[in-house]
Amino acid sequence: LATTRSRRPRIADVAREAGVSKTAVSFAFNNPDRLSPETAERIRGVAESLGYQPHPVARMLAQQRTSTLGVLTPQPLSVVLENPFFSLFSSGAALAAGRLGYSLQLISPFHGSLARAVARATIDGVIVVGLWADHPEVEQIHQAGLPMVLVDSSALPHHSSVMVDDEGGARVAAEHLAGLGHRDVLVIAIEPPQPAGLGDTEGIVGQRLRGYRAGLQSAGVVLADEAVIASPVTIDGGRAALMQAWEDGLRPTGVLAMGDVMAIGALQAARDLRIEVPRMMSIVGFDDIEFAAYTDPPLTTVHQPVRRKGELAVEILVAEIEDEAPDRPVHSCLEARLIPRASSGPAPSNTGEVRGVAI
Amino acid sequence: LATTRSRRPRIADVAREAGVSKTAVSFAFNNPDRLSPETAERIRGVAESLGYQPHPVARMLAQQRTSTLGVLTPQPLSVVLENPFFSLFSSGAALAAGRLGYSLQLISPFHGSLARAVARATIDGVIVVGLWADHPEVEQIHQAGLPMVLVDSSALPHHSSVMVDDEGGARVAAEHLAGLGHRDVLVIAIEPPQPAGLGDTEGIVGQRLRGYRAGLQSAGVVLADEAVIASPVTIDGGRAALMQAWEDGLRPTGVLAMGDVMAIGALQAARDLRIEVPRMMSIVGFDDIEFAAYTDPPLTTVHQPVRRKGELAVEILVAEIEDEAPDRPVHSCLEARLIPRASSGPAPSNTGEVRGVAI
DNA sequence: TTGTAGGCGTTATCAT
DNA sequence: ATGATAACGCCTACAA
Repeated sequence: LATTRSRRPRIADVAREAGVSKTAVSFAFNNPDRLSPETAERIRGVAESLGYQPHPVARMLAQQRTSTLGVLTPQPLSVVLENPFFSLFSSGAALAAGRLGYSLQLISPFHGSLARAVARATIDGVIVVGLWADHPEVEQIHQAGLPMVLVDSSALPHHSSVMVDDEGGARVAAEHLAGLGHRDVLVIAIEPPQPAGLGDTEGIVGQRLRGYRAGLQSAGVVLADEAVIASPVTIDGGRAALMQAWEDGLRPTGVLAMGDVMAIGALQAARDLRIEVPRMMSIVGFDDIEFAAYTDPPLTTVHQPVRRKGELAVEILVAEIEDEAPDRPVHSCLEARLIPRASSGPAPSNTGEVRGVAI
Repeated sequence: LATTRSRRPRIADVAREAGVSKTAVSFAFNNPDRLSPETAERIRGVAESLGYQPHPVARMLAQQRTSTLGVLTPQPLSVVLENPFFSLFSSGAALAAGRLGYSLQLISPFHGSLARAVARATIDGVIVVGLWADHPEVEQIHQAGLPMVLVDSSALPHHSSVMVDDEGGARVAAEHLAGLGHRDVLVIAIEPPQPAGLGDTEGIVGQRLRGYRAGLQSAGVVLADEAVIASPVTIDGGRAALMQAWEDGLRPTGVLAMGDVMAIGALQAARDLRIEVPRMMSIVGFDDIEFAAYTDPPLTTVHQPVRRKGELAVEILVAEIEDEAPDRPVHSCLEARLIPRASSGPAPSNTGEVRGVAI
């Protein structure tokens, strides 16, 4: 017994059934004021009884807008979704988007191409996050006539952008360690997705590195090149980085990680190496993700308003979409600040240090 | 000096410029075999020089498909995106979707309505996750003719579903505690989003509760109703739950939390209450999110293949979309297993217990 | 207040 | 191998 699978009702079906024109049906949904109340009500009743819903694609085509915003990342969604930073950012973006009547579409490279992925997407504008230096494809996107906002990148100055004072935040973190007497400091940097951006001075890595250097320098400490290790933004990456440094003979008393997940990995490595934190080693993260407050010990880190970044990016983008006049780009920069918790403390004095029983 | 903002080139522009018909241009992109190689190449050249890209919305309308899958959650995106469980699930879904040539659209209630949100979305099918009991709106969605797969809910048996053996996993967790001698056990359950589903026997809460009960009962332990506390799926929720129980005079030696984030909150509450884990209290989570291995102490929990769930849901959905024959629904159930870590241990013996100095 | 007709940009059918 | 033409389903001046 096969169920009769009738095709989706169209606007014409409703019009016929209700004895009105297609226009009237359209008005009943989009412009009820232009119909007599009872007519509008009757039409909606017929529509409901037929199970009619305006076809969203046809609607987009006719209105020339999708009411959807794209969030573009250069890494695969399967990677990016497990990054708490990105989740938090998207959460903020979703909040603002919903408030403004837009939905969100997460976009990642399609068959390796950002441009192709964007071309397939039905969006009115795009937020680019986590971009490294000036990805050549991004220009291409803009030439497709899509409004665009950059997050954490000022590489393309003629586009609006939302930044955080990464350099200032990093400097405060470094000053914190230096002020506690640390002289041997290891930096766990973020590894670029595509092997570029080492001399990158615009991206967040370059900025944070500058901040770290400046903060340490203020106490006369110079950061050696071999004390900077790049790591993927994962717990295991952070752990491997500290492990590797230790095996290489480095003996830092302070660790500056460019992300909390890597700092958590470093915490784990310290535990494995039987290095007590913060007594023997201080570890400072970046971002202040939710879990940072619940590690052992709770993580000292640099807070940045990630959620707010998401909201702001959406607000700017929507303004550019809806404003007839394409104003000059907006560049906004939010503050970062140190959150001192328990993973950082005074540097161990290498004079009077007593180490367990062995001495 | 206003830049001339020329409108997006259309297929007709390319056709005119190349001196061919629109059909030929379309073939050059979608069906190159039906054109002479040189013609195809020439057309593509003209298209590129004009900056032409097929309009995705028009394309969807003509092809009657969007190559996009929806992931529907009853909670706002801003909430759901901060849930590591959901991130992990989506990550798996994104992986499978990309592999099969689909993109993903995250969908949450629009102005409070799931049905409205789905009606706005340009998708070929939908995965419903985190549903409580049988949400009335879901039936409505299906009546719109959209293929649908349910995750963690068997409430609608005529739709395909992906489940995990929640009852079995919960039972093993409870047996684990009971086997360690725990007799006073607190359960931190998941609070339903809409205040329903208390007697819900199909949802994951009902199933896990059944499993907990069965596992305890096997050791002769009965779970009292007041030892079950509902909590939102957040760290703070879990902490508040244990705090509240303590203030109410409950003195459990074992805690079974229905999610790792709540277990992490409980861990935090225990620390605040100066309860040593696992010496004085054992805590067992559920899900096995990434951070569970990095808490202090590392969390004993029930692992479920969340990522695999996402992949499987997509695979089933795509099969239903692309199969002409609407087969009978597929119900698949994955295994859950206990991961013993350091947050659980023998119950404190209330006879020989020595408590710090105070005794 | 309601209806008519044209347009949105593409793909698909069918003829040549 | 290529081209004319009709869907696809809706919105919206403009006319009545």
